[in-house]
Amino acid sequence: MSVHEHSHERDELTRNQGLVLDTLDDAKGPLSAYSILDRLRGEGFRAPLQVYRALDKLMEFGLVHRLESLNAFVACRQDECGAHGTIAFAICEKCGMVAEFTNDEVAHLLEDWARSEKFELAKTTIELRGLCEACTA
Amino acid sequence: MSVHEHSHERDELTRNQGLVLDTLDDAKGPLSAYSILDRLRGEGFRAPLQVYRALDKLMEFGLVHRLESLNAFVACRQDECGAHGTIAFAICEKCGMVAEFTNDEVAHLLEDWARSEKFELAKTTIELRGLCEACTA
DNA sequence: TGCCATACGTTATAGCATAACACAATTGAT
DNA sequence: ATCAATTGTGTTATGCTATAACGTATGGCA
Repeated sequence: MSVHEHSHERDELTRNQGLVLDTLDDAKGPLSAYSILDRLRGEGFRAPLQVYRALDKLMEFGLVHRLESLNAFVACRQDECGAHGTIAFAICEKCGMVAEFTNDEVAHLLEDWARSEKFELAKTTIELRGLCEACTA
Repeated sequence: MSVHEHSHERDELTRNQGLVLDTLDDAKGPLSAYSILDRLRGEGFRAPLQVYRALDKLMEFGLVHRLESLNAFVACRQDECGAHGTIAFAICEKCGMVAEFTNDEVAHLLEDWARSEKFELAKTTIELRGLCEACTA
């Protein structure tokens, strides 16, 4: 039983979207679009656009996130995917682990800044790079 | 008189580093490495690595920042460049304007999270995407 | 049934970044 | 002054990331 049964039901996804989401769900860490492509060649994928188009939709649904500092993608690991405006990531530069977390206080502070500057906020990216607990030892 | 007279003196930079920094200083907004390259062909630049190597050093000195969500670079506009651990950016998706700001409270909250998770924080990326005041009108 | 919106498949191309190698300039200790 | 180590440079080649532009297929719905 996957994490993604709730917000968008599995069967609302197209075949390509489902395959891409499964691939990300199965992966231990983030994947680049091209490595998703390679893992799906057996399913008939042949071109990057098949992956990118599915990813665009999955991100729109809030089921997948893009890690900007990595040019890679992860399946959302949170309950209530897509319910959160702002999600932060901690990325281990040694083992590739990605932790996903929310912090409403941070989100509000940034929203306050935006409001004070009359900046119409569409999306917030927060990415922490460093070493996870296991890798510092 | 440039913003960059203080932390690293201009003459501590190599010719290539100085040219790249000047280009970014003169630019209104962020530039990709390749557009920096094109602007410096007249100065003898011929290959991307000449730009990337200079950028790496300038980022190390804190004189230039990389915008992860744009794959582009900006000259630091703050006083005391490089003195700040965490800088946030607001990027207008219409006009390309970039505002650079710091918020110690946000930085501390993220540091607190890292500490509580025993995550050894090396670098924090915060990027706000949206529309600037001028472009919402 | 016919229309419209969305998804799909394919080819080609554009844009971003680094590997690997050779050479030059600088520093700095002996 | 010399040698060695480090840092910066120039160059070629290559790899990774992303999208444009075209046409076809599919599904919902008036």
